[in-house]
Amino acid sequence: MEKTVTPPRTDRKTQSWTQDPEGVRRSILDAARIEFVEHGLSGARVDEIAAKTATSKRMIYYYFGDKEGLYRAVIEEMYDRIRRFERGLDLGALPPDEAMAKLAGFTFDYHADNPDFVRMVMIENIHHARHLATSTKIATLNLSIIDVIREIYKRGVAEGLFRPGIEALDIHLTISALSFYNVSNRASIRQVFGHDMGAPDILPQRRQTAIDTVMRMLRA
Amino acid sequence: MEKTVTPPRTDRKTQSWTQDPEGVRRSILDAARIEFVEHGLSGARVDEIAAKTATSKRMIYYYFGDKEGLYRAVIEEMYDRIRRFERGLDLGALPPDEAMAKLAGFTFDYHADNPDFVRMVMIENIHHARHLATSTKIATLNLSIIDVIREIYKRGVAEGLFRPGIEALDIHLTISALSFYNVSNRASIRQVFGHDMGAPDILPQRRQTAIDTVMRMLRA
DNA sequence: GATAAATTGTACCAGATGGTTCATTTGGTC
DNA sequence: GACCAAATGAACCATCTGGTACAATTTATC
Repeated sequence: MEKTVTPPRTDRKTQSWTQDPEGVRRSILDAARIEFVEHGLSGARVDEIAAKTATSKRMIYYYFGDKEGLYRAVIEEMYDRIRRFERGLDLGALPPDEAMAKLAGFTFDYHADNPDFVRMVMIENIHHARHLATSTKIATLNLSIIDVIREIYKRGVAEGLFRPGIEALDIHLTISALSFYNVSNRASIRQVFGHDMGAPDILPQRRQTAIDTVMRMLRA
Repeated sequence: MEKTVTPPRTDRKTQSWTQDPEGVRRSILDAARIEFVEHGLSGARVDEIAAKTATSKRMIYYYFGDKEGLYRAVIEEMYDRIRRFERGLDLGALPPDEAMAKLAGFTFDYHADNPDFVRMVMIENIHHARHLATSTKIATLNLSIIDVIREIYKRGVAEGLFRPGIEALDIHLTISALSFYNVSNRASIRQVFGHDMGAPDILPQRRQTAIDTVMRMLRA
């Protein structure tokens, strides 16, 4: 096994580049998201991510430490994003039933429009949410959506529109489940039942069903 | 690189064993299920499966060809199992509303009691159900549950209990979503909201909510 | 323009991993 | 009990893969 003893490197090209830390970070994160979303944590290949990147593998380790650090960064960014989305909802001015229907619709759409997010959550659940647990960024946040729901629900009960005795978390889980499942299980549903829930002629109907189901769950 | 030229093996132990093809298959499948369920397809290690097995890695390749073949076998067995479960349901004698509530309850329980199945379906969806697609065993079957639902629903509509105009698939997807989500996303739900949906003091409530939600979706 | 810290390039590697080679044993059949 | 296909054992290997060593270049600061 002919040992190449520290090669000469005489002809090292003196090449030039401009620094761009933020750009490099972005480029890596984008490539990583694509790769992780497609292949999962263990299925993703660092070399593959590096290849998709504008820079090199070296930079991945420089900025993110290791594969899991990169994965965590991708997860954190995605949770940041949906948190901003949830915060951006402004439903306080609407009557409770309209507010809730709108929230359900928005949530459904967010999932349908962001299958990457859904897949990432699936992958993270396969790993027992181990990386969510160790992420300091995510720990303290993300309960706001429950507060939003609780407030709307309370108003609805007060106005006699909603029946009392339902937990806000239960409402959220129902909305999420109905929004998540079509996307997360799209492939197996298509395989088993022959229907593509993401198809433009089917999605709207499923959307309406989801909203109706939530509203019927709540109505007095 | 010192080539070890076919070592002597003089002292090869003449050891004895009894043949047990079915037992070996079973042992491998069981070990594989545990490993795949925990780590996914790419995360699972063949050596690890072999170690959990009563036999050797050699046998895995002998019986299942390669890692994916083994994975496919595990998937097929799990789908077989739920299919048998669905076939075993006998709801024809019950009034439509009771039948549907019972179906929803059974489905919820099956998911809650078989997180392995849920995880496997998640994993398969991460892989775009590629292995379901290439499995000849699964292709032709598994529509029966839709027929069961359609029949119950029709009776319900005829008796004026259910509102008309709902697709059987939509009913199934709603039941599935509400049964699947708590299990599939249990880890992230606990992480984000601090509630363990699998805990014995929470599960029954969620179960009832799921059933109620389905019934309210259907009622005229 | 000297200096140090931040950033990037190139080549490389040790260990893990899926899969195989070759030989042997077992059990049914005639 | 000879024969053969099915079943099993033990060691081995080529390749992939996450991660690093080492050094160079750039940029901010003074």
